[in-house]
Amino acid sequence: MSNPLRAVRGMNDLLPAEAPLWQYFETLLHGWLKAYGYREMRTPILEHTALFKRAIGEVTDIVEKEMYTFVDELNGESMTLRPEGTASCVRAAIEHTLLFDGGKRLWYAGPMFRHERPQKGRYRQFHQFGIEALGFAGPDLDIEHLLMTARLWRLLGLSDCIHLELNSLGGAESRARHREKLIAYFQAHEAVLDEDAKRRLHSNPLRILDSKNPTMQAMVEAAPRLMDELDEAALAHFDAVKQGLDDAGIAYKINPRLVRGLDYYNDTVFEWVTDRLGAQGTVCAGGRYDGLVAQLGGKPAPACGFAMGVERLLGLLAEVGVAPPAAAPDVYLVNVGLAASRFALQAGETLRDAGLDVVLHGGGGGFKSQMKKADASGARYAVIIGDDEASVGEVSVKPLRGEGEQQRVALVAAVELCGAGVSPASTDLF
RNA sequence: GUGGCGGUAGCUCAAUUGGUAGAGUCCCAGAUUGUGAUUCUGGCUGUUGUGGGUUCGAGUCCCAUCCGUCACCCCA
Repeated sequence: MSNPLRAVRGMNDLLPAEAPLWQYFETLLHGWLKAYGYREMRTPILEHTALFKRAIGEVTDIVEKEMYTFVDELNGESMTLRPEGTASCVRAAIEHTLLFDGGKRLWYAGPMFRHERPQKGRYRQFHQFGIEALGFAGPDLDIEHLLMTARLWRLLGLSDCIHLELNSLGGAESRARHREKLIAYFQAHEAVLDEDAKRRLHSNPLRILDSKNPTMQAMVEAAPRLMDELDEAALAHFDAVKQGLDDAGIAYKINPRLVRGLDYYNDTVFEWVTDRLGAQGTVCAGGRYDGLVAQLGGKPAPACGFAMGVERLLGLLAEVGVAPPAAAPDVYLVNVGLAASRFALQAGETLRDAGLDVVLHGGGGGFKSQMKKADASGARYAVIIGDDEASVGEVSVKPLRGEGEQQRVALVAAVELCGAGVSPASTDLF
């Protein structure tokens, strides 16, 4: 690997061997979204830097040190490769006045970019899939999102290795009140604080609650709780969400220390977490962000949504042993000789007209080597054409899997022999 | 951004105290010159991640750098 022309660090090529798993996932996803009435939104990968600063928050790690930001030298504008999808989605909804006639259920998927140190389940270009329900106020959409994600885990066979953590952040006033109490509390226990905690004391005191440092555990446990600051409306909203989960029989754990990293959340926040992926165990996360639309210049509209890390989710699928079979053609077209090669091109088209998946052998070679390729391709049949067959418009059909003798027949008859009309196995992955 | 471990053939891995770089697999060809998992025979592939240094001599020791990996931080 001395070639200097390599992929950028933390950005991966998706090779043919892995593509079937992605395709399986995407196909399943589309059906699932349709079942809930969500519609796709595609936005540019590049946005004005100001969008993310405004939406995510100036003092977050993402904005401070993880964004791919550069100046477009042609016009001097500051551009940023999107680090997440919500900001763009909301921006587009406002820009195209999508909310003028009520709430909208939207979804998006695609690559996101964050300049972090690569690690399992964390890459500099990674893929997120997410949904945003814009313009819906009540707790019913929060619940819908939790029900639909729970269904997705069921569809994927992952229910046993993912669990739900839930919290409520309340409104801006209660968060501000809690923040003051928290800072005062931590200052009173400054002797116990580690370096990280001291650094975060004023920038992001909520994060201190998340510390994994064992020497701080007791002190953190006794810290003022956000839950105690929630006002009546926030409590009612939270109760309704919990009630919805109970009604649906979905288990959850209240995690008072669950804090989302982006500034725009309020009330409901949640994470679906697995312990099978090492340190990056959050597979799906989201919550409510009632202030964001107005914050980005739209007419105020409540909203909630979530995003999932596709690499993490697929990593989990691989971990539990889900592996779609590699796609195999119905027919491998062996052809030896000049006349045979010409006839084979036509024969391939005829077979495909009948709905068969056909791989044409290319690049010449003898019967033996071509038969080896036919076997390796996984095809059910080898359709063999030598100059003998080509001269009379016939082909030899040889079953490669299971029983059956090789038969030499007219091309039209080969269509039947190769099982056209029977639903081809290769169109459904499972 | 910080720290631990690692980098030898396309892939999985060997190589005593520094002494000429190997095996399996894969691929290619042949074993009745028109026929596939098997078996047998033969063959191909490497600037040992990169660049310096020590040495008569470095895959092996030292430094730097890149990449990977795990964790921290953070997050999907």
